[in-house]
Amino acid sequence: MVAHYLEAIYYMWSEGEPLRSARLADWLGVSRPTVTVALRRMAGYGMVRMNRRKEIELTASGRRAAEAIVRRHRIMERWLTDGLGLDWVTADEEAARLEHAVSEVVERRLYEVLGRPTTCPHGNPIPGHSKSMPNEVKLASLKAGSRAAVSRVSEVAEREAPMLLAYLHERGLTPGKEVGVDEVDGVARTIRIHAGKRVITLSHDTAAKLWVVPS
Amino acid sequence: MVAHYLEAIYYMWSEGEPLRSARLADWLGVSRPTVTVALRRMAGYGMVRMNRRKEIELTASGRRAAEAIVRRHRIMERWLTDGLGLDWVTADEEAARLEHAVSEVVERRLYEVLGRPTTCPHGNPIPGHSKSMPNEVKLASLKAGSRAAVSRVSEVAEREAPMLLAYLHERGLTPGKEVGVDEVDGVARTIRIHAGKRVITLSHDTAAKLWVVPS
DNA sequence: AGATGCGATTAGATAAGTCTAACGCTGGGT
DNA sequence: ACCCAGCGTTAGACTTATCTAATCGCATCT
Repeated sequence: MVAHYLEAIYYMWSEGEPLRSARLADWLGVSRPTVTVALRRMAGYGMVRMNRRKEIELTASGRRAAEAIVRRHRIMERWLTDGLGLDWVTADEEAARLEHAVSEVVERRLYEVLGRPTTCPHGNPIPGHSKSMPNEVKLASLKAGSRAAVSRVSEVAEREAPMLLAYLHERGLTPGKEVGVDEVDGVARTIRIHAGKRVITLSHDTAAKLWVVPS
Repeated sequence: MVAHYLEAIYYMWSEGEPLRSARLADWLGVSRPTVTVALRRMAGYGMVRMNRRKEIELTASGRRAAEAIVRRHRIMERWLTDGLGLDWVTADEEAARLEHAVSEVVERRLYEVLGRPTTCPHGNPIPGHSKSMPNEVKLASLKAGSRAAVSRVSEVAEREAPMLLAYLHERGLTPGKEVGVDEVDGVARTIRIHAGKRVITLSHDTAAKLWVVPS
């Protein structure tokens, strides 16, 4: 369905990756021909466009539609965690279904009732209500000895490694948490950090999903 | 989709009407052949069965599935009205979409957070949590001079005449309200009642959608 | 330059869910 | 006893969304 494609495109675009149809197929778990026909349909609706390098671009209307879906996803996540007390992983799964059933009316009322949150539980900005911090960098890019505050857990993590969300939550690596980098191992491709008294070793890949603001 | 059919069958069955495929087609707004093939599929899944009179019956598993949907619909309606402050009509429309995106986990948590409500905003019982009052009758069946308390507005009203929900809500004909029957006009097929100081004349059809408990 | 390989597309099939047009059964009223 | 209206089904078609298998195109590595 169009909404799923738009959402995936938005997430991948947010990560700054080059947007090729094969990546989109992987993300959505469908075959490449399926993506080809879907994109053709969506191009007909004027929601996406493809440049000569076959990269996918959202049109203005496509971006607006994608933002509405992501906004609803993140608002629902807030409700599911703050209002109903669900954990991060469950909240994300549930929001993925609910986001397509939420109208503008409900979205707006819920947003108000929740007290106008600016981010989802993992710190990702709610489109139209806030933007990501301009000075945030990937935890993976920090050098040993530096300190930073966790700002958000990339949406990519939720798709590629749902376990990671639970893992980070359990270890207290939530938005706002102060961390310090103890050691960066370029050979094993790991990074050792501490958060409070806890010492945690993450792979480079994992650390690339965590955005932080250096302090 | 199967869920829509199950839900419609459940509502029609709740009204005690004979359940023929043509009625279901009207209710869902699809053609009769469409219903034929859908029922065949659903029979294959073991959710419905048809007796020799071609009447539709839910199997045990079909009824369980239908109740889950209706339960979610009514719990969502409660949230949308009580939690978000939406009006009856909007809440019903929104719940019709949301009910299909709500999982058992969210349903249960929300039910608790709402304080275990027993009915939807119009008084219809939430399957699995309450049953309709055994002594309730249609307002249309009352005689002049009798008194009763509104117990619920039939779900049928929401499909056949969404306006009616707003109409009744505006006039204060909400569950719990005490009414008295002033006059029954068998020729014009109307019934005149009063609720507090308000005098309201309803058609026989409309009064058949309002269930009351005589007092 | 040629080979390799990845990405994208074409071709053809399947399944769900819908439609219209036409046909067939059956019960109830005359 | 008959006949018709309403109900249900058959037949055939369309759309969306998916698949596999095969082919095309292009950049890069050797």
